[in-house]
Amino acid sequence: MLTERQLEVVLAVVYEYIECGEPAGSRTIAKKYLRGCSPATIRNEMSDLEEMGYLYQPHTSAGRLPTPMAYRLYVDAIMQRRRNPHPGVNGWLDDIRDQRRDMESVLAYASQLLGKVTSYVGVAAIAPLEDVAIHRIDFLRLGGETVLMVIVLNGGLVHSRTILLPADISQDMLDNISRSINTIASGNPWGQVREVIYSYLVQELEQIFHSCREAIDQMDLILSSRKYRLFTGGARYILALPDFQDMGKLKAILSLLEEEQNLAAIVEKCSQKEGVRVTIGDENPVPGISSCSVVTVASSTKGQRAVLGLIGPMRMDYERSIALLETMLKGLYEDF
Amino acid sequence: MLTERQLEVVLAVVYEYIECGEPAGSRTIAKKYLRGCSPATIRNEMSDLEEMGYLYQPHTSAGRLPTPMAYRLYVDAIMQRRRNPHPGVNGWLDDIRDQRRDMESVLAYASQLLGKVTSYVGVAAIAPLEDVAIHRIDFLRLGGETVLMVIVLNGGLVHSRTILLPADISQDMLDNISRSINTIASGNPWGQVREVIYSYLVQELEQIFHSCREAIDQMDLILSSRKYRLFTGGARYILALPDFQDMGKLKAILSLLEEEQNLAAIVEKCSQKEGVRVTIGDENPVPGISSCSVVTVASSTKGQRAVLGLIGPMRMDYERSIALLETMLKGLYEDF
DNA sequence: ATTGGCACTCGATGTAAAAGAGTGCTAATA
DNA sequence: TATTAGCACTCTTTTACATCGAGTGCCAAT
Repeated sequence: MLTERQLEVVLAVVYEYIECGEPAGSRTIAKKYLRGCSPATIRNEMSDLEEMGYLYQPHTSAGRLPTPMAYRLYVDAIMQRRRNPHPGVNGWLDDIRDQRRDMESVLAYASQLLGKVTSYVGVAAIAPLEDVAIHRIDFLRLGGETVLMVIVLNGGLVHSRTILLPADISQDMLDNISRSINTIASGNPWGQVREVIYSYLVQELEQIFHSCREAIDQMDLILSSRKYRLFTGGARYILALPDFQDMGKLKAILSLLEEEQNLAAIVEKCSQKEGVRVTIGDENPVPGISSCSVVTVASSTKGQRAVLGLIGPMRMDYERSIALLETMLKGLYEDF
Repeated sequence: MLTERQLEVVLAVVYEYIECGEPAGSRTIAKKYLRGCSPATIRNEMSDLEEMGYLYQPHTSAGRLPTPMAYRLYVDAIMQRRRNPHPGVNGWLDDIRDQRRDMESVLAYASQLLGKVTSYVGVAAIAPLEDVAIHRIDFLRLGGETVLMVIVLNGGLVHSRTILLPADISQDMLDNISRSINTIASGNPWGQVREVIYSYLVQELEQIFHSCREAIDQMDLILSSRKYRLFTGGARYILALPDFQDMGKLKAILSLLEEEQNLAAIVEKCSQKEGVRVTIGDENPVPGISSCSVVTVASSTKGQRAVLGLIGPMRMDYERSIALLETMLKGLYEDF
């Protein structure tokens, strides 16, 4: 399809644009990347490549910009090469280790770090695997009918949620219930103990069965939905990028970050297979970021699935981003 | 100090600017607020008020803008008046009730809601009171030397953090330890049981005392520091405000939101006394938001201190913001 | 097939004029 | 003495127009 030289020109334009942020002219490409050719030759190639959909001009008298197709070509080329680990990551991991916080803080910090060092938006996410074992379930009366249910999973994820239970169930009774439930559940995945717990509750607490129904529902919600816990960081840094000077784009990306469900959709999709995944522009169905790219890396182990990602402009530095994410995820897994 | 009419003019300029967002001219003020006077009279008053530091002109041929002094006058006037509850809040509270999530989700949602309905940035925060009782403490081996410590407080706040404990302490031993600790701690504030737990650990686990030291330190950190858990929401909406078209300002405010410590400083300060607090521009020592105002409302009960707030431009709608926050905090407290 | 040359296009930059909003000042007025 | 009408003045904003320059497209020569 593409001749050798055409490929070279496309990749050169992508590379040049990623580096400088300005449309690449024929003269520049000839001088910096294809020394053997004259600008005129490059112009002819470019003209053909434009017709083929790899390049376009923002206006008649400007250089060429890569289309999403060109970025795709470029990224595929990178993905085939061997990649070096990103330098500096080890130092940052030491920082994280030193603080030794809970998992959530670690991920929040990691996402901030990702954002800071790349100037893109950092994303971190974690969810329990379907068969993760329960460590314990605990109930705490908050007052009136509300009771806080705290579920600790074996991987270290902690979920809490309020449920309604009749006000006449005392904290002592709650403690008894949780003791019985833990005897059944502790160390086992939810799928295996769900029915046993259910029938225990029906039998022990038949008079208030209706209320327990809700408790079970909430457990199902937490333990079966496998929803990701999401963290983003470094949104402030993208303000400095020329690609986000436009308020419309900014608004779109900030909206994405604040609306969990869209972000969750991105993470969800990438976690379906291990390793790196790059989505360019419209390849990502989530609305509002059609001019952005998303690089993610996913991995599952120890009862949980983790995802790290970067959301940046389409002309983001894919090579560096991919290396950074791979090195970082690997490092985090060595600790946790 | 100020004559009756001067006060009227100042308040009119503030009101007009808050409503329209443009410098207020003498003609406008005369026509809309002081029908009895001619523009020329207003001009004279304005000139005096400028000298006194209440108004200023962005340039010679423009109308007058309020200085922070003028805003202060305006806010003080509002605070003396009786305020009506903000309409619509009840519906939103029903939404929150319906979802019946954990406290964190409620606050996250509340902050988003605050941001959405005002177009400013919503803030929500909660921290345990010093003497809040412990509900239980639990330990979970994550692998290697890392152990997750989960602390549930009586108000419903859940803290988790990883600590290092020798790899040869099994999960069973951890369960025993936590059982003993809970016997001592459950239902009591940390201050009362700290020494008992400490000596228990020294005595029971003398051979690995050094490691327990760290566990105690981390408990101290969580239970004594009384750090706020912070939530912000609605940052995307401020992009539409004319006051935040400037990238510098935007960056400052986004930085504030992502850097917990500065935000914590704001919340900390306002929580020192109950009720509404308004800080205008430089009155807030936190760097970067000298052109913003912060309205907060604080309240303590049931073992925890809660704060709701709004961060907006200096010309924010103080009256509405205050009413909204007061109504919302009151509503949240009825539920939790 | 490649290249040098050249006219052409179109955004970016700069300057000048005109428009518009609001003031400050002066003199008249109640 | 406080207020007001009138008017010149100031400064921003908008519009128009000329200029500049980067880069292309195309043609003819190699």
